[in-house]
Amino acid sequence: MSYLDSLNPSQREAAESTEGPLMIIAGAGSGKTRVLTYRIAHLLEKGVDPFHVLALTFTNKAAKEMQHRISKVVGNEAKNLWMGTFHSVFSKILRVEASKIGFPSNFTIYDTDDSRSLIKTILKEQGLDDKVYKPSTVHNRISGAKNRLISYQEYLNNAAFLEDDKAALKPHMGKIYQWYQERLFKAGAMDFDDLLFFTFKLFKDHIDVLNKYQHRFQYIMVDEFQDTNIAQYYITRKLAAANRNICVVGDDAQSIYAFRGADIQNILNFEKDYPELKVVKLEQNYRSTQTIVEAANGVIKNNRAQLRKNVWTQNEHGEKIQLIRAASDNEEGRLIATAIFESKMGQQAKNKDFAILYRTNSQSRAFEESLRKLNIKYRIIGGISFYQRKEIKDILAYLRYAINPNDEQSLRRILNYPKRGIGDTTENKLFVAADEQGASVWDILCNATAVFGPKTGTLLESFALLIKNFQQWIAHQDAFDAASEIAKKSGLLKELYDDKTVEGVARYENVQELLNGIKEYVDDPEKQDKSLGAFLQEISLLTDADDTKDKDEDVVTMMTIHGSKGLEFPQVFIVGMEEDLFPSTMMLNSRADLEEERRLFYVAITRAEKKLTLSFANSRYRFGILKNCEPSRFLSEIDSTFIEMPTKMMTSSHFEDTSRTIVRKTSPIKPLAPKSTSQSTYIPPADFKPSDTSQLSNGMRVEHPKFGFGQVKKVEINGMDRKATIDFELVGEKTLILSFAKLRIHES
DNA sequence: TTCCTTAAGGTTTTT
DNA sequence: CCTTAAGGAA
Repeated sequence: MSYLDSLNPSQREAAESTEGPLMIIAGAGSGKTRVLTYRIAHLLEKGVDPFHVLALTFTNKAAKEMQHRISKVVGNEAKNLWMGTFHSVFSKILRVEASKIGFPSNFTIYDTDDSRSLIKTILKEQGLDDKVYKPSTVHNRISGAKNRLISYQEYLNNAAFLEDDKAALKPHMGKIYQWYQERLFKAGAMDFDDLLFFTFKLFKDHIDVLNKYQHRFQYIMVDEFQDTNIAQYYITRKLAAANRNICVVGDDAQSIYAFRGADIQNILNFEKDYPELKVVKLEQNYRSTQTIVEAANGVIKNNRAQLRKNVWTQNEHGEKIQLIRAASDNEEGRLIATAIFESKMGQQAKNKDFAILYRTNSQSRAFEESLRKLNIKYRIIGGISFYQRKEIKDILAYLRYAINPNDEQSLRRILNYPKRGIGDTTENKLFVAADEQGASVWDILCNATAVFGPKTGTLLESFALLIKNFQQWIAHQDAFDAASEIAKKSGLLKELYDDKTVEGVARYENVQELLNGIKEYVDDPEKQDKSLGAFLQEISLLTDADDTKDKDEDVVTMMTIHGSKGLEFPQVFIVGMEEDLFPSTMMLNSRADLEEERRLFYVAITRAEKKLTLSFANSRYRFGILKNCEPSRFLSEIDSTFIEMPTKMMTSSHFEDTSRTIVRKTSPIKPLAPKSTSQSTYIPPADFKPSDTSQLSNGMRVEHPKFGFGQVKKVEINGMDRKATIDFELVGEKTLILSFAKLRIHES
């Protein structure tokens, strides 16, 4: 067992503790994947049947990667391990057991777009205002409920929820949840959250099914445990209940998906649920330089909620962190591209050594342009994924609908595309007729002349006939043959081919690429089931991060920080380090949100191996208009000893805007308000230092670096946070959360 | 029913 | 800035 010798003592302990509950707290870059890999390999060498091992990962790619690494150690046996994301593993189980919960086994999986548009149609039908019930908000609310395993029945019976909704002026929220759910059921469809919700329900209501899978999965491993939600945790807990061989791996400092329902509470509950729990901490970082590790530690220290952990490294100090200040977002792009160019020249670095990480996808544009100008190849991960493109969704809608003719969302997409003279009026009439007669829309379609008369009726029936043909092909041909035939006969291919604009050609090529993808799938000897249904199943849960093709290509990688989780690069650029962008405006409402944002920064920093560069711009286009920006508060959380000053003009505060330095006075005399840029109207003196605000009380005179002088009106305690209402001379009354408002007290 | 013009609104992160 | 929804004319 030579491979175990390559582990350090705590890694080795984690890998060898195979029986009973185990929690591995794995700091960034501490060799987590390695430990998991060896742990599974070790299990198999001990004689555990791979069929009895389940490993749940965050992305399909992570699963594939781990499987690959395990097979290097133990060989072919690794193929029989169950590895995948929660969603993909559970959807497989649900396909098999669908009839138990009343779903067809070929149920369709609705992605976020499908869910939103279903909500939209429901709102329209019910005459509810989609400005009040914004589909995205409604969807989030429903999703939040499902992630906490709350059914619509329970929702409607819960006074607190109903009160909340009433207070938010959305009293019908619970009803919409019900309608939405009923509609999904009728369409034979599940959304992402249902894959978890119904798996839990299946295990809860069918003890025999649960027993079967408990026996099947005798050893369970959960990666990225800090990002699991309640539903995911409860399901795994149920599965592990018989054998109690459950191992979770996570790092609370890297929890960045609370907005999606992830709950750090799971870590605490885990300790309660398994009193015999063994905890192993992996604290030695093998990835980054000391400078990077310590800078990251300094940042995360500002968070209150965290487990005790001491990440350290034996690596060299390495280069200091670079800071780049740009005048505009475009200049930021230029400076970063130039920095990459020069680094390539000077150090013979490769393109693939670099990553540019940003908070929002929309920031990628400036970098794309600049890199292209310098002839540096790049790849963008995320953004609009391939499968979300309109032309791809259109084709898939045909395929999906032929497989499941109850799928209303797909039907609406393709009924009149390409144009076949079936307009909105007819479409609505179709759904109303189905509702009145208690028949399915598909039944009405097949006998449309009876309802619509000969003219429109014939149009509809010929559409139904088209679909019936498709069903024949799907039943008798492999995925590729059926799909190409459908693309042709639906008229879609021609429609796109006839469009000779640049975008039109690109769309046509995208469809070709999809077909190539299907061909590849069919030709893959590993795939057992070559049917179109099997293919659709597989792709409906793919992620951008799962796009594996040419991953070794020598290109600069650009992506959001979220997308970068689990990856590492020799040189990392974290760009757009500005207030309201990172941390995002949306995350400033509570301490918890700000802490999540800070963890996101921590994740970003710890992606870097050798060199880290941070950048911000003084102005940036947002919604087409130029807006001024201030440097992010996170910059000041990095100890200045780790930072390389860009020029010697920068002194006390390393990220100061020099154009404003001119106005600055050393005395705390209130300066004249400069011409208003964004909301910043006050320039703090250079020696501004926040005071301890624990004794803050009414009537005190205080100074804020952004809002200027003011008088305290009210101090209140709100849960974990203390808040103060302050009447500022320049900007009026503001309520600030004291734990992160920087205030200087001037006794008066 | 379709096509064109105009208006409004939207950027957080994703399985 | 860009995309999508809505409203009006052919």
